[in-house]
Amino acid sequence: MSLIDRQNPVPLYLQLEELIKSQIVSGILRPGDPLPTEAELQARFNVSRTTVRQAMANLERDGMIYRLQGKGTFISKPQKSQPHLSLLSSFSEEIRRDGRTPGARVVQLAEIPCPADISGHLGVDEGQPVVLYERIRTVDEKPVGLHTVYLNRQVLQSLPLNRLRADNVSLYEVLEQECRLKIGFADEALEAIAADEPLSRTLGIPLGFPVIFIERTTSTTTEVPFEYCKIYVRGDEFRYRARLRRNGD
Amino acid sequence: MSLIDRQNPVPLYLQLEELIKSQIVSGILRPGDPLPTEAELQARFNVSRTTVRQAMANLERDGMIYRLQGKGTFISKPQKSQPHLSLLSSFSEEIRRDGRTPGARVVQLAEIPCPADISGHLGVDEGQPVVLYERIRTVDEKPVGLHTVYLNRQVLQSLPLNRLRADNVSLYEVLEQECRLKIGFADEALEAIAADEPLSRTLGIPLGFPVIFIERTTSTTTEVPFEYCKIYVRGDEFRYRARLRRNGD
DNA sequence: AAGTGGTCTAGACCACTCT
DNA sequence: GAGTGGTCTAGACCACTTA
Repeated sequence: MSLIDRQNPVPLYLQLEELIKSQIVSGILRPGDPLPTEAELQARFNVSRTTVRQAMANLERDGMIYRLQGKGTFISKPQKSQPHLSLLSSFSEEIRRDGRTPGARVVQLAEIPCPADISGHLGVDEGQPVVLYERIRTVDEKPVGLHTVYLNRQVLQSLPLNRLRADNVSLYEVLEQECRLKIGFADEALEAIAADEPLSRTLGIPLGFPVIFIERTTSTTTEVPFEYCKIYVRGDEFRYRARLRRNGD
Repeated sequence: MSLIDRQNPVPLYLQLEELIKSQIVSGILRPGDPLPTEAELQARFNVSRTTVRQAMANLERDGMIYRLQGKGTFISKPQKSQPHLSLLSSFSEEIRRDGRTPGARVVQLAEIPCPADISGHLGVDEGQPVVLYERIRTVDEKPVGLHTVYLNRQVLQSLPLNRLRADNVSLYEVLEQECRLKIGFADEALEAIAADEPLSRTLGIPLGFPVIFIERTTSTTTEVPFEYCKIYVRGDEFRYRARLRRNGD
């Protein structure tokens, strides 16, 4: 039986969360099964009810469990698609989930003066330095999308540009691990458009072919925008999945 | 100064939440402003710290505030688009937010035997009764989309079909208020496709025109699917907005 | 009546930020 | 060192479900 380690600097409620998550993933706990009651968890791990409930609240928020007053706590069904949302996953993570091989070919990487139409999105004055990072995204070697990223150079002074020059690098991994950036949230707007001439050439599709266009602005937990991004993807090569939740406490 | 009412059956933490939300909406508290400290809120409303923190946790989860250890709690910037996600709003709520007028014209409303390709989505055996509800959605009187909804009749036995027959009815309002249904979450998959012949005729767009296609399965809090829905919308008349959050406790 | 989760209290100590 | 939010405890009472 796994236990909780009080010497471990990881908070007790998080240890409990991870323990239960691992039991769900490994199949020890199956969808629909009742979780031990809060009283049992308290006794078993020798923690307070508050700690148990904090872990439960997080698991519920993440859609791993649901709770019914008077009845108990139960394991949720796994989501068919991991939520694209509330997870803020990157393109690569997305494609891998489908069992395909993502890739990226760097087209441009340069420090440029901030263009007028980008300035507002990043909160950077026109002409101030930003990083332009353009990549063709591939799935199983076939080009399917075009990503144009603008990075706020003021926020990302420590960003090692050379690390991005190689193909198949995950931008978010570099930002979180090497720049210690705390990614908070992203605002996205998505629409369907018809491919124009340059896009049809880049992606090898006919003129007028349906393409998904996503605009994204990503910010830190302190609400400082650091990335503005335009994404074009072949309509037939991309499904945008989401799990929406009804608000309520 | 607004206070908290202990006679009110609404939980204290929820009253506190609503109070702060209303101050944000009304502009008394502005983005970037610090909230009173937890100790101050405790004293001012004469509640325990747990209660204050539960309210804060919910406000943070909803993106209204952010907290920085050692510094304080601050008001977030309002989201340009209310989150389509994590809110699970309906088409009507969506369009109204853009300041336009949503509408719906009922094309079909009938109880039918469950078709084979719907059975799996709703967890209803083939041939068992489901409600088919098809509507043309309009914005400022112009047709922009086609919604085809299948409702699980077993779960919604109390559903008054006649209430749906009128144009411009909000399905979710009827379900929540009249059937007392507890809506939990929806799984959506979205893609861009080219309009085929019947669709181009219904929506008055050229053949091959980019169209957004959304498949949605909606479930109760207890994970019982009650709605499966196919949505086609003109690509140029619909922007899908989302705020994605990075996971973390 | 017994058992479940939901709300709430009064207190404690810790980690982090600022001065 | 003083002040902030983060973690944790041990208790209490309530609302709801089930038997």
